[in-house]
Amino acid sequence: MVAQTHLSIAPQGDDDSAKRHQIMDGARRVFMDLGFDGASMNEIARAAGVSKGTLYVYFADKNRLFEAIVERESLDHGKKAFNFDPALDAETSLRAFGRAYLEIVCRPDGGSAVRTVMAIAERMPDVGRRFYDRVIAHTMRLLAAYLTARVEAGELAIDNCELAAAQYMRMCQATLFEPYVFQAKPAPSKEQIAIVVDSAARLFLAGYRAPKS
Amino acid sequence: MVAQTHLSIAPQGDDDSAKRHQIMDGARRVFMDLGFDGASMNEIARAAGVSKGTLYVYFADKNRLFEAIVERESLDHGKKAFNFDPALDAETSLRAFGRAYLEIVCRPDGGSAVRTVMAIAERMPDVGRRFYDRVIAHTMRLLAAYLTARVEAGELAIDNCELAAAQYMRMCQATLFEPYVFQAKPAPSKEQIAIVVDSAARLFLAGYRAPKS
Amino acid sequence: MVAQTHLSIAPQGDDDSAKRHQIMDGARRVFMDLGFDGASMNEIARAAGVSKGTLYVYFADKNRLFEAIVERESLDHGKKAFNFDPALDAETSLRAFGRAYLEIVCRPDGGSAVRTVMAIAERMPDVGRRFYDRVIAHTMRLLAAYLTARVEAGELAIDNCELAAAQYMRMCQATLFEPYVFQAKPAPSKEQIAIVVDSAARLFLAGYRAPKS
Amino acid sequence: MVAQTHLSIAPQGDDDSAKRHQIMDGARRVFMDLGFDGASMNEIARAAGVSKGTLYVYFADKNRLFEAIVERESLDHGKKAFNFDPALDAETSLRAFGRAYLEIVCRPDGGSAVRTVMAIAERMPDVGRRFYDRVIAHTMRLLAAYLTARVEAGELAIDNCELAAAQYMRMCQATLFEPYVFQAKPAPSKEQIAIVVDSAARLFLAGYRAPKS
DNA sequence: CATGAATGAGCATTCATTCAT
DNA sequence: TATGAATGAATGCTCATTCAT
Repeated sequence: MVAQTHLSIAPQGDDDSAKRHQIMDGARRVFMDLGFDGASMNEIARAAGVSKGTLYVYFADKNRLFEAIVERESLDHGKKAFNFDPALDAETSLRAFGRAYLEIVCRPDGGSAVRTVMAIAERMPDVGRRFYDRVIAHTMRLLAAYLTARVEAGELAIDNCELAAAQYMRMCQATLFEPYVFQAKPAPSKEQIAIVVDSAARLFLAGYRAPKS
Repeated sequence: MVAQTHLSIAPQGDDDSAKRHQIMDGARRVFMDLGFDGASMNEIARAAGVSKGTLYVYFADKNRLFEAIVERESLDHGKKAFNFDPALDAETSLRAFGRAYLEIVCRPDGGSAVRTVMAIAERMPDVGRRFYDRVIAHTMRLLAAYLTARVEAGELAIDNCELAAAQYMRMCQATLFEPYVFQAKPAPSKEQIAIVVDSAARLFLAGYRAPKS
Repeated sequence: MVAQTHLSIAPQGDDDSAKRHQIMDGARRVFMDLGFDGASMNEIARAAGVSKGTLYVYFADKNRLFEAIVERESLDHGKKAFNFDPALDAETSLRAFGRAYLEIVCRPDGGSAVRTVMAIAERMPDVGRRFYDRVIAHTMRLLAAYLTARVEAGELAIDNCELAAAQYMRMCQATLFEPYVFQAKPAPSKEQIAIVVDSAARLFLAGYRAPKS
Repeated sequence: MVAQTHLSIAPQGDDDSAKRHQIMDGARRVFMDLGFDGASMNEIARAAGVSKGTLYVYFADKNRLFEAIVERESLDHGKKAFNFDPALDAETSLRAFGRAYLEIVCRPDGGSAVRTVMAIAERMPDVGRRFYDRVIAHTMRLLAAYLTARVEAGELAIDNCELAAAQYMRMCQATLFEPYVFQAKPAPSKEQIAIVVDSAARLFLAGYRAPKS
């Protein structure tokens, strides 16, 4: 029923097993919708279209399944290439980055991942830490690297590019992310995002643009 | 702090019953440490130093107990008066506010509340919404009001004070809150807070200070 | 232990205490409506208008309270004097008895008592046995005594008056009591009772009337 | 009665699963002995020789398990074919029916079913009503049909055969069923049953036998 | 004597996990 | 390997009973 693109029958331990992917896809939905505790292995099995027993063939227990999903999620996010075209000026690049970033973070499942991982961080600190590092800090480092390049190019004047990157990323979320994640408002529209990101870029550059020499 | 107008020993239904407080104090710890689902009523009873049955004398069920705690937490936060001394200049005031704000948000239990409520927001949207409104949006409105006053005083030039308030609050948390809440780093020291807040204030004013006339 | 025959304010152990009656009245309602297990001491206390603690001043535990109620109920039933006027003929007397009997047994609470006691009979055999003896067998003996008198008077010809009494009582309930007690039909009207009782009396006398000498 | 078209070993949802039967058999005992409220799922699991969890694989909850048992009990009773041989005279048939009927109703578990269902009838009216209809009324209709045939054959003279059937059935239980169900006397012996049934048949026919033409 | 807050054993129910097939 | 029936510990919650006031 499921297309089996490679020849081997995907035994346990093979991280690329189609079954393994299938399970993770189903489990992801359930975990993100219901949270770690709210998700039952029964529900996950149903969502994944496999039997409960099969879950335990591929994953030692619920924790490990969850960790694997967060891990994959993290890596997927990490692969997300933000396009910092050096040919464009900083303002244009920052706006493009801000829009792309916000759309990820506020897309129907983006908030859920943050919420779900944050919720479990106290009980599973490793999971929290790695998610932070691979998703949030990773993006921050990407932006920081771009800023550093712009500083070196003489376009920007920033002493702490990591901090500046974090400041920009956080400003982009102002008035949008928190109400969304606390269920006080629905996910923001593209227009709302544009307004907030533009304002963030303006404020950012007002402080960090290199003075005309 | 709460006026206690009658002398009687707080029977059931009295929101100021000492037992009720005792339960909420114990339950708060357990909920914040373990999350809503991770906290068992047994554990809560033990932490509160009462029997399981007593829990149900004061709270109809686990949800209601949780809601009561978040409610109280929200109100406590809401009462937090940030001191915007009009005699001081904006930079000093913003720095003082930023420090006070960060210390609340990153104090050992501050992050837990945010985390715990955020985690349950999907299943208990009312709880999430009210927490957002009473804690986060409330503080934002306080700061926005201050900014508006400074704009009217000609010290600042801001077209959207609510957005600016959110931008400032979010910048103050840059590099501090997220690693803390995801358990990637411990709660920041006063020194770390000072550095980040000062940078935020500088960037904020670089963009929003009224041009010298 | 000390005989407390007169004026005092009804301390514990005095079976005629007003409080005791008050409790029994409230408890009766709850027990009969909800059954032994369905009735909670809380509900009983509320229905009786006393505190839960007071219940235990007058009754050692729930079982004893229930037993006391069934006991009183039994005695009340037992006191019910069916009027066997010797001046009337057997048919008239039997019809009058049948109507009176059915109205007791099918009155809104009559069935409940039977049901409630029957339900608990396996777990509290003494209660069941005494209820049977004081209510059902007692009435049967009353009727049997009447029949014996009529036999001796030459009006009836019955060899086993106890059995005959039981036969008559049971026939009077035919098509009425069982649907009522199983909730298949509402309590019967006086008209329905009349029809069934008259039929029972006719059948009874067809078999047991003494042949004209 | 139910067509069993497949051979498989009765998975969940199959009403004829062996496990399902095993559970119902164990649960029946516990319910009948202890009543609905007195029976705990723990006890039922032990009596059925399965784990508590397994109970919930086959039955959604305690109510449904109970209902299933009463339903099965009802159908079993309903299947009981009383043999009304048209070749025999009415007296013989009535005696045979009476004996068979009494032995069902007073067999060690017969009274328990009546008692248990009656006890819950107030809280589960559907269960009570269906039990009445399928067990008591069903038998009554069977007997009534027989009586009608005898009336048409000119052997009996009865104007209301349903009532007559109920009268006969109830008379057969006189002095036997009530003491038994109230735990005042043990289940009657065959001899005791014979005496009471014969008396009932005599009385019944004295009133309802068609006059010799 | 009367109270009602407090208790904790007991309940029905769920669910992560195992294992015979 | 894949299954899903079976498990039993753990959960939220109730309630008969106690006892300090």
